[in-house]
Amino acid sequence: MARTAPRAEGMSWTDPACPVARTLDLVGDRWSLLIIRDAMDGARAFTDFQHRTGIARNILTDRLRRLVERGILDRQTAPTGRRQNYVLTEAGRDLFTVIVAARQWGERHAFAPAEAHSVLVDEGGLPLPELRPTDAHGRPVDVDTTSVLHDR
Amino acid sequence: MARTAPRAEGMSWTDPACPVARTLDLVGDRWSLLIIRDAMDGARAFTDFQHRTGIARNILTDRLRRLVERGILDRQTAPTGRRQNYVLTEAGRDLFTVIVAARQWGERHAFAPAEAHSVLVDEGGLPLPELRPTDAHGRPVDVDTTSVLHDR
DNA sequence: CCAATGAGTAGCAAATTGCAACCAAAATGA
DNA sequence: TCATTTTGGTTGCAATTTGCTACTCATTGG
Repeated sequence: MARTAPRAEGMSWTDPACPVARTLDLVGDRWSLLIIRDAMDGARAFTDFQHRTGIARNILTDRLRRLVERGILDRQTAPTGRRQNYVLTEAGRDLFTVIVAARQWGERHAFAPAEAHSVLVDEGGLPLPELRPTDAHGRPVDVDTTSVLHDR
Repeated sequence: MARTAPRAEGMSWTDPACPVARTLDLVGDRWSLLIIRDAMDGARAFTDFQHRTGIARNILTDRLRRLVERGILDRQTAPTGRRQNYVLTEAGRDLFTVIVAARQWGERHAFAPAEAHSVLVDEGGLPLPELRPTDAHGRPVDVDTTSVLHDR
């Protein structure tokens, strides 16, 4: 499978050398990651996404089109007539880690101690342990034990 | 350190029970995560952020105020006069994992094979290994070996 | 003293979002 | 069979958000 830059014709990057900025240019708007979250949770049809997110339909049309254009969703017309299915591509499925990181941060910092929230569990029904960035030798790292090399 | 819900008065959640949605409500706009990225990379003053991101100054004023309000940045007036320093709170520093996940996805999917980009390295100068969600026993998981429990 | 810098505001234009109404093809159901 | 609902949109318009340019006003630095 040949890898191409997913940038659509005419699009320009906010900060071309930064992978964080490119990711945000691709999926960093208010709705895209919620659409992707729902796709990971089984949504396929236009109306699935509409009902789960509550997004306006013209905006949903536009976001689905853009996510297809950018290689994150694949649009499949069901053999029987007119129903469209939007399914995650490999790149889309790979956003799993980003969604998990966002979910875990939200659990830690966006809920009061007693508030209920949905939980992501493995096949045994147990919650996933927390993601933890490590260095090349497996030791935990954080903001002040890492740095960004701005050249190559 | 008492934990409070960071929601400012009058704000309402897109999807109150979903930690992903709450995280996006707090930092999911076009600029906030780039501001946080720059804070992690040493930016402190208003103009640091303005030059690194290229954001409009009135929007930057607004985003910094919101991030302070939401407990992600702390605003410190330097003892000497007018200079303000914006530094990450503990919750802000904890977004490191989210930024790393976004960065690594971008590296994998938003660059053509030959394109150069900045790199995040540990104290030894080696690139961080890829984050990998696992189940409760340390086995790798992905979209189809996990599920979201929508109750509690 | 005078210029430059830091941290904003204010006013307005352009772009993006959201709402409500409309539409046509296909599936459903009485 | 034939009306109704569902699906996947489009269109027009209003409200909101963004970005640009020009202004402040208080320090610093020389």
